[in-house]
Amino acid sequence: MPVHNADIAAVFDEIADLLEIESANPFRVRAYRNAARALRDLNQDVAAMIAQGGDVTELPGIGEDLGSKIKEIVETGTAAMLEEHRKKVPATLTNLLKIPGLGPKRVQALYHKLGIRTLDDLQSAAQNGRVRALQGFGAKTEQHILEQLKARTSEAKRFKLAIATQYAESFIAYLKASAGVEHVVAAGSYRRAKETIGDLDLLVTARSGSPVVERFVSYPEVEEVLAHGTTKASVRLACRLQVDLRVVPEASYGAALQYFTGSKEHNVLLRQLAQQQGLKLNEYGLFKGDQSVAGTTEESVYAAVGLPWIPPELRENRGEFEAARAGHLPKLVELAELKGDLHAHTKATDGRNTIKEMVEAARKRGFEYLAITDHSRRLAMAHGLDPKRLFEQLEEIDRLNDASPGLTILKGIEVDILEDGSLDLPDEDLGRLDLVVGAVHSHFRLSREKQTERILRAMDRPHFTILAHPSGRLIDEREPYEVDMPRLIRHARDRGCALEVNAHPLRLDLTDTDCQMAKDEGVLVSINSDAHSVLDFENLRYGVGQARRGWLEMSNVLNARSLQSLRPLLKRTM
DNA sequence: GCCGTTTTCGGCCCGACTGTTTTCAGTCG
Repeated sequence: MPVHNADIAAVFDEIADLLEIESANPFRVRAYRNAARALRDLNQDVAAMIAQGGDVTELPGIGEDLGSKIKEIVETGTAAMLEEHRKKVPATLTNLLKIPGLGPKRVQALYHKLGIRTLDDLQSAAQNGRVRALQGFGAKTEQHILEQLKARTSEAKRFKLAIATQYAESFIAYLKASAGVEHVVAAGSYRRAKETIGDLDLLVTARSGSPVVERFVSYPEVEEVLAHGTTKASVRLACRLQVDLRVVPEASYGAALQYFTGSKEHNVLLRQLAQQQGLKLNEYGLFKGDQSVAGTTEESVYAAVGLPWIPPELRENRGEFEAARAGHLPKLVELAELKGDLHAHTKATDGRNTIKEMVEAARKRGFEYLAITDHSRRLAMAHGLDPKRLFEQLEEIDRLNDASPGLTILKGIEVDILEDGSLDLPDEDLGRLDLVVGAVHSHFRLSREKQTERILRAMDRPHFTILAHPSGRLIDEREPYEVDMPRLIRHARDRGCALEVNAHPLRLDLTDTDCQMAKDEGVLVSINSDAHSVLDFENLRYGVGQARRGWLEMSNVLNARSLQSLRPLLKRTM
């Protein structure tokens, strides 16, 4: 059975959990957690790397010891060390760590003093009032544990960015209307444009914290107040989204914004940098002794440690510090730089609007071009186009192009990639189009090898232009299909194809690290709405967010090209 | 357990809130 990076990361995370419960050296624990994260972020299959004689200790945070453990896990699927620790401490205890409010120390006490091993054990002990009797616990803690256990069954999921945006924007508007506040801004993963967010971090600057906090906890949508101090509070909204508030003085705005934007990994490194220069960085500013040396703006904070300002989407400790130091930070692509959209549907298949209506909406956005790419016949459910209906559509596009100067309608199709890697329409029909967007809509569960081969074969077709939603995932609803993404990316490079970042908030594939790899390989990325109605062009902002997280610049984005420079890229000669 | 332009040993980010405490540990972000 192949061992993927995520499998190795899971072993390291479990070791870290068990070590924590055993009160091991916290820095040793961190080493395992850092390694787990590094592996999850890595765009290269470690098992393959080892098979080719690569040296895993060259990866950041992987030394001799962890390197040999990686090899062991690749070969055996587990690590002897994990099995040993599972004997020392019941493995089920790691589930207790997932209860908010329970950390290693408390889990340890629950286990040693009360013999609690599982969530069920914990529930009955709490119900019987045995938890409150423990040193360091009390009635409130016990009650809290019971509530958390109950909440677990209803499961607090992460929020997709587009959903969180709706709640965030109205909450921010509400806070902005309070007296005495200056800045109100959403920081955290929201500002970094992550595809999903666990909670919403709001930062407010004001002279006095208390009135803001009071107004915050009184927001009509608040269902539960989780914490409530003078400068900081947390609430859970009726929609189950947790919102954290911090209030700082205006003079600390930049330092606080930097701090609460994260990521945690980015901030750890930034503070180390500050420390190396004899400075101390916290959410109130950058200090030399008691003297504040920066903090009113984010730029001032970065500048004081000798760095240019780093865009929030890059703050993941995935190379942004090295790039900043070398003066190589990318100039990230912006929404306004998109010149058109290369994936949109109409009433002819499963869209809700006519070509004319779609074109009008695109024109209003200032687009230079719009590709109409309805489904092909295989997708019967969506009334996919057969050659006859496709040709009728092409004639209509010719008429509309003649009649409406200013925006060029490109002739395209979203053609199904069939199970054997052939396309749902013959090459000669596809050859009449300006571009061919290929996508998988069936047989999601092929083996990794077969799925990859299938898509590679499709890319080999002479008119194939863009691979749409390359992983097929629906966030939280459908796992990506098993596919060797690095291989797809290299093949796209060799064949001159582009890959899509599908801007639909549920899709957003390519992922950020996939984008980065495409860029490194010189593969162009198309940020497409996959619009099924005139409203869906709004989603492009999320696609751009994902592309920015993937370090993409204007030059890496196919549809940031003018029509004139786009045309030759759509037609392949191979 | 990792790492090194000050280090091969001795560091490894920092502050707020809660609940339990009589001065602070644990957890969280």
